[in-house]
Amino acid sequence: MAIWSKSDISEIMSSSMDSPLSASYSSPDRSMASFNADDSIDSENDFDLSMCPQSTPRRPRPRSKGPRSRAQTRSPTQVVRLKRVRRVKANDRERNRMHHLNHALDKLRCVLPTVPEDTKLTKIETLRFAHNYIWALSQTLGITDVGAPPPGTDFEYNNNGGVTMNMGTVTVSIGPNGTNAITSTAGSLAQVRRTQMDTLLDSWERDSTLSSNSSYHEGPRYQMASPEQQQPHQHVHYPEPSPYQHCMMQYNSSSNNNNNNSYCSSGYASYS
DNA sequence: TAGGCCATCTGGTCCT
DNA sequence: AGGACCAGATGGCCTA
Repeated sequence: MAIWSKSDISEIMSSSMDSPLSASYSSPDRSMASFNADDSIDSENDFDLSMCPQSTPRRPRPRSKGPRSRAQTRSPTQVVRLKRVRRVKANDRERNRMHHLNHALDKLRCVLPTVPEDTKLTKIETLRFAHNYIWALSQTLGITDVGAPPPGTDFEYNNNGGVTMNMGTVTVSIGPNGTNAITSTAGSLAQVRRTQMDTLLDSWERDSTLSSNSSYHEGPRYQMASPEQQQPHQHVHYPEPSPYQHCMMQYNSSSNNNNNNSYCSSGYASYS
């Protein structure tokens, strides 16, 4: 399985934002300011959410009226104290709930083909990329009718049964035997993402040292084109072990060594 | 310094 | 009553 850099993934996602794959969150009556940025994307996205199973909206429930006997027997001080205790407990539960959600997101990151260290997909990137990745894999396997390719995507089956998608400046090839690759018109991409690429190069240098005798190593694993060197495509192939294996090794190791829910990706503190 | 991302707190709603 | 879920608000951190 290939290791895809965050910049490649960002490119893929940005070039497929208006695809049916980038199913965006939508709620019937929401007015969330924090999602405005995504709303602009959604407005360009005609993906039909009715195609997806959704939970039925909660309907208002008639409130029972009348005094509650126990509350009446408490003094105002006791009520305030009780409310405070409940709030603290609720905060604790909410914190825990979000930790579990983040833990699940981290496990999802683990199975996505990206660099496990130094780069970390954001939450929204993780969800969007997972969606697109599943779509691509499904196409590769031909196990399900996942609909048309993303608009603007040049999609075709390879001779070997894999799938190649041209999305913007990035071509994603997913082979049936695990030989994935990203081909990028790396000039603009590399320039925009130079900082991240430099970081990745450092990590690859370390990996090369550690796995220099790997049979999967096929020459230079990364080439970044200068503007004057820019070629139509810069091929990027990555060796095994896959990030999934790498991540799961970390995950299993931490799970065995500790009796807590350690995150398998770096960046945030673990919790118990 | 602005903007993005995140964790956390909070109050409301629904469910058991 | 209490827990789960949700979304808004807020402040911290990081990066361009």
